[in-house]
Amino acid sequence: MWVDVAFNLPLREPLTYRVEGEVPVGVRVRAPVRGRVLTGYVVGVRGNPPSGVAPEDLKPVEKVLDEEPLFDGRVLSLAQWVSSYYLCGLGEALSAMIPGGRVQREAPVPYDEPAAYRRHRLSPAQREAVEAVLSCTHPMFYLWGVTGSGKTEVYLTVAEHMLERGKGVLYLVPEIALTRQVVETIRARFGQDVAVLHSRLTASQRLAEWRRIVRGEVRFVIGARSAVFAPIGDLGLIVLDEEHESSYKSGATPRYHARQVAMHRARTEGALLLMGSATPSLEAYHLMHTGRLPFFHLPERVAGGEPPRIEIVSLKDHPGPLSKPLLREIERTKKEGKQTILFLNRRGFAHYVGCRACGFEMTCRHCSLPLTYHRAEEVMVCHYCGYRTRPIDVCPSCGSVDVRYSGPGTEQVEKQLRETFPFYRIARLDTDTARKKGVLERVLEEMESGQVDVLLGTQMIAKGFNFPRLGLVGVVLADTGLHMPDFRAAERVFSLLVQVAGRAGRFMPGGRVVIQTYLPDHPGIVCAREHDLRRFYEEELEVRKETLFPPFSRLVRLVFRGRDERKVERDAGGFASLLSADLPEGVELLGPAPCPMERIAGNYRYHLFLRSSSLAPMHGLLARTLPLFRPSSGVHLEVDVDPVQVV
DNA sequence: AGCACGCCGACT
DNA sequence: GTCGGCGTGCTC
Ligand SMILES: [Zn+2]
Ligand SMILES: [Zn+2]
Repeated sequence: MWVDVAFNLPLREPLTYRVEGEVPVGVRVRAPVRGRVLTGYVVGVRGNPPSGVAPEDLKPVEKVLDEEPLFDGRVLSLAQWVSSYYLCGLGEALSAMIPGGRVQREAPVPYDEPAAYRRHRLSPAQREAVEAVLSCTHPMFYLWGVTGSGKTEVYLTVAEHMLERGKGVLYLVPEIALTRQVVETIRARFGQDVAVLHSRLTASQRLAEWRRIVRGEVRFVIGARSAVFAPIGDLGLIVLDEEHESSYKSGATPRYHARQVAMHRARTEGALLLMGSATPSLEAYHLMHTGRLPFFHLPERVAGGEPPRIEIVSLKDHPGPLSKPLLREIERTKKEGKQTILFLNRRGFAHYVGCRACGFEMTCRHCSLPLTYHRAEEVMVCHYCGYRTRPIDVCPSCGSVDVRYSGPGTEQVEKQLRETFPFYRIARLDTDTARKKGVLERVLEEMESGQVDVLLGTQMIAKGFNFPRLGLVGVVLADTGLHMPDFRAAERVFSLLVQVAGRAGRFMPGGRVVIQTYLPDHPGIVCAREHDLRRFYEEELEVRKETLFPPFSRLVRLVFRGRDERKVERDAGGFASLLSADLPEGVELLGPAPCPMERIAGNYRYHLFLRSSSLAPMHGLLARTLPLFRPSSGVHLEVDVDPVQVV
């Protein structure tokens, strides 16, 4: 017989091979492609050789790797949908979906929150929510509720109902939230018939979990982004917790978004997609408020508690890194016998090193980005490519000694803290300090038992506020990212602040939140202080409407990158003219232009955008033009449908 | 993606 | 005269 095999290559069509005996669709095989032997997926079997290729040209499969198929027709048609929606090869789609098809990057280790989850009786609001979800006839439903409003209990109760009806359940959480605690909670409630698809498992462990799902041994799957492809049969429910999280978007081809894939699965497999967040994405909010997404608002915390008082401190009036008002709050908190958490999403000492006399800036030699000064190691580091070089105290351009180190990072804030409060116990958690195994756990333990007065950290500590003596949360700089030409920057800042305030309110009743910023009038910051979500969403929607960005349009981003800037620019321009020659009605072509981060790790980057009110004409255009275009040697083209990252 | 083929510039 | 760059085609 003959088999059609899809490889992890940007090929349009599968290749056909000869094979001895019966081989089913869904197994992996090793087969020769142009001299080298690659692993591919059998996506079709045939009794006769295909027409168009001479039968004697068909090579034999070298080895059949699986006895049992890894996927069925349903998974295959999902792969076909991914390949046409995200414009990649079928084999590339399958490789992203099935464990072992890709070398996955080690994910950051999330830590467990100490407090165990206990099963509660449903509050009246939760009961109402469950009923609304279960009576929903639409394929999607949104649960909008602050941290601590009991969304998890609603998800799990709905899941229970689905399992009782014999339906499969897929439970998606952001990678960072996939803690042992969460998994144990689920296992405690649903028994051992739960599969976990973790990116920190080894490839073979993940494949073993995948096989258990294929065989129908488990009916409940929990996992992060890529678990959205889990081959659960008779799917009844997909939970997408923290819907707004950008980690649901893949950073490699195919650049799929778990929310988009989940929507497609819900529609085609007759399941319900239940999303939830305290801060819905603007896309979700827009759908809800135009009647296209039924939702339920969980209005308050199950355990009661007031939202925390939020104070905004302008760094223009009160110089930092830690302003006088914030330092006073830290001191007061300590005097009350309580603890402080400080956030700053920048590690290192200074993020900008430059000359005051001539304006020279110390940038990476491989990237168009400033280098960060790391004081402990006495070195300048590029956070994008890892390039390291020696710090300067004399300007290499003009010889002046007036060299300025600005843009404080966690190292510098730690220094200021220790100088201001020499007797406080201060701990810092960022990738630099937590690199050593066990440090993270130890520091969090010390924090919990009250041996730390001030905990300073990056994103790493954003999820955990569950410390009994916590009295103050400080955001050292709220405006990170707001200077970038990124239409989602405001949304991200707002979302982060509301999430921080929400967790502070949940775990720190009567506590205080201080937000430092250079932009005290920024709507994202003002609305977060006022707890006025509606106003932020409405104002931001107005901005998106005027500028015609999502949710008022759909985007496709095309990024060209390579070492030779002239070739990159030429290819971007060449493809742009190919597109504009065939541009359908209602599709706009923006660019080409250098990306805001125009050089990373030695690669120059240019991008162009297609914009339209719907994806269909852009899909059509790209399906026609991409096969006609081939980047020059040394230039790579990446297609990003519904981009999240635009710099 | 990666690898072979083949065509033109510059270097022993 | 050849070496090697890269644009082009193709992979069962
Ligand atoms: Zn760099
Ligand atoms: Zn200078």
